[in-house]
Amino acid sequence: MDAEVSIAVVAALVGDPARARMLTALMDGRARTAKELAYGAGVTPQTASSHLAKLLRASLLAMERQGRHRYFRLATPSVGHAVEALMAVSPTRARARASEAPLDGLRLARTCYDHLAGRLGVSVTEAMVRRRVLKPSGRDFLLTPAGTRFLGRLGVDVEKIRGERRAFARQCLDWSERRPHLAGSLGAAVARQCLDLRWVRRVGEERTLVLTLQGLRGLRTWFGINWKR
Amino acid sequence: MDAEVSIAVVAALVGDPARARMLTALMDGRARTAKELAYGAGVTPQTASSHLAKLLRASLLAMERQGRHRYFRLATPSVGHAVEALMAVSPTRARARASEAPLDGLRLARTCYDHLAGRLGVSVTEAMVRRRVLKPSGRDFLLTPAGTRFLGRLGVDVEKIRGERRAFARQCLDWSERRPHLAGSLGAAVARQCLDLRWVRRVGEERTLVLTLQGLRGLRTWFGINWKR
DNA sequence: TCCATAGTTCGATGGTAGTCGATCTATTCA
DNA sequence: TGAATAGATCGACTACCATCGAACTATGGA
Repeated sequence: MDAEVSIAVVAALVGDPARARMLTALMDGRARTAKELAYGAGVTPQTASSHLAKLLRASLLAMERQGRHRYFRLATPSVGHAVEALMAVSPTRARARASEAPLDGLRLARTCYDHLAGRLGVSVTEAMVRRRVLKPSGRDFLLTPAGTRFLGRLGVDVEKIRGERRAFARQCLDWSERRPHLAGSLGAAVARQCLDLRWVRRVGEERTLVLTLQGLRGLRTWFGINWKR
Repeated sequence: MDAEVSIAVVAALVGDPARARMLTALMDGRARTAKELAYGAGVTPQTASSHLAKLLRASLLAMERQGRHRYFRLATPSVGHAVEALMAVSPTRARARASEAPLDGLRLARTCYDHLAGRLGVSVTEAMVRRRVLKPSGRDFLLTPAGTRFLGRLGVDVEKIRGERRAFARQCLDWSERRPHLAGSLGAAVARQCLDLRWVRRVGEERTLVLTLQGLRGLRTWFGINWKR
C-alpha cells in the first residue's frame, strides 16, 4: 500500500460519525471506558466495541485493562493534532470551538476532570516524585510519610481525603505530555489547594488554567519548579 | 449537525483512496487539471469529476476555469496541514515521505513546476510589482518597459522568451502563501537566471531550494528584499 | 462549420461497512 | 456460588457510495 492510500485508511477511520465523536471525546487526554464512549457517541456498546477495535488496530487509540473495565485514550499526541487539523478545515462550528480553547493554552495548564493536567500537572507531579512526596507504584502513586507532612504544611488535609470512597492517588496519562500526572482524590485536593492559594485561576468556561504571580513563586519555593513562559 | 460530526464529514472525504491521492498530488501547491488528477488517482475522468465536485463543495479544493480546462488546487493552507497531520499518524511510509520534505523548507523556497514558488517566489514577485517591473492584470502579469530593461540588466533575454508558445507571465496562486507568484515562460526564465547566478541551489531530488550567500546579496541589491532566516 | 478535447451528468451495478439483537466470556461483589 | 455488569463476537439486515459506460455540454482550433 502506498503512502497516499495509507492516509486514506486513517481518514476513513475518523470519517465515521460515531468514531469521530469518540475521538473528540478523548481530546482532553482523559481515558474513558468503552461504555462511556458508546453512549457519548450515540451507539450501542456492541457497535462501539467494533469501532474501538478498529481504532486500536490502527494505533489511533491505546487501551489499558483495569478489572472488567477497559480504558481508551488517544495513542499519541499526533492523533490529537490530526483531529485538530481536521477541525480547522471543518465548517463553522467545529472551527469556533477549536479556537475557543487554543491548544497551547490547553497544553500548558488545564484541569483534567478535577485535577491538574497538561504541562503544569506533569511538572508538579514529577516534582513531588523527585522530592520523595510521591512514589510511583503500578498504576497508582504512594504518598510517603514525608509527603503527608509536606502536603499538610501546604494546607492539604490528607487524612480527610483518604476517607473518600474514590481512588486515592491514581496515575493519569497525559495526551499532550505523554507522561503521567496525579489524579484521584489526592490529585483533586492538590488542584483545589492550588486554586484556593490563588496559584492558578480558571479562564473562561473551559478547562484552561493560568498561572498567577503567586503561583510562580509558590511553584519555585514549594516544588523547586522554575516555570517558563 | 454538531462539531464532532462535521469533522467526520471532512475525514470521510479524505478517507476515499482516490480522493486522498488527488489531495496528496496537490500538496506541492500546484494547480492541476481534472484529467491529470484522474489519471494520477487511477480512476476514470467521470469518477474523478464526482470526487472533485465533492471536494469543491466541502471547500477543500478551489477551482479556476481557464478555457476548457479546470484547474484544481488546495483551497487553503489548513487543508494541506490536515493532510500532513494525517500522514503523521499513518503507518511508516507516509510518515517517511513527510519527513523527507519538511514543510518549512518547502514553504520557504521551492520551485513550482519550473518557476520560483513558496515565500521566496512570492517575495520576488511582490518586489517586482512594487518596483513597477510587473503589473497584475487579470490572471496575468504585464511586464512594463522599465521592467524589460531591468530584467535585461539582470541577464534575462525577454524578447527571446516572448517568442515561446506558452503563456508569458501568468499569476500562479500559492498554497502556502495564499498570494500569487510569477509563472509562465517569464517566471521560468527568472527562476533559471536565479539558478545560473547561483542565488539559489536545489537540494536533493525535491523541489526545495536553498538561498546562497550571493542570493542573499542579490535579493537585497536587485529587489530590495531583506531575507530573514 | 466541423472535429477534437475537457469535463459533467445520468443510470446501473456491486461491494463494503455501520448497525443492532442475541449470545458468549470475564470480572466484581455479596 | 450466583447475580450483575463490562465488554466482545456473530450474524443478518440495510444503506450508502465508488465505479464506469454512455450520452451530453462547452471550448478551441482548422
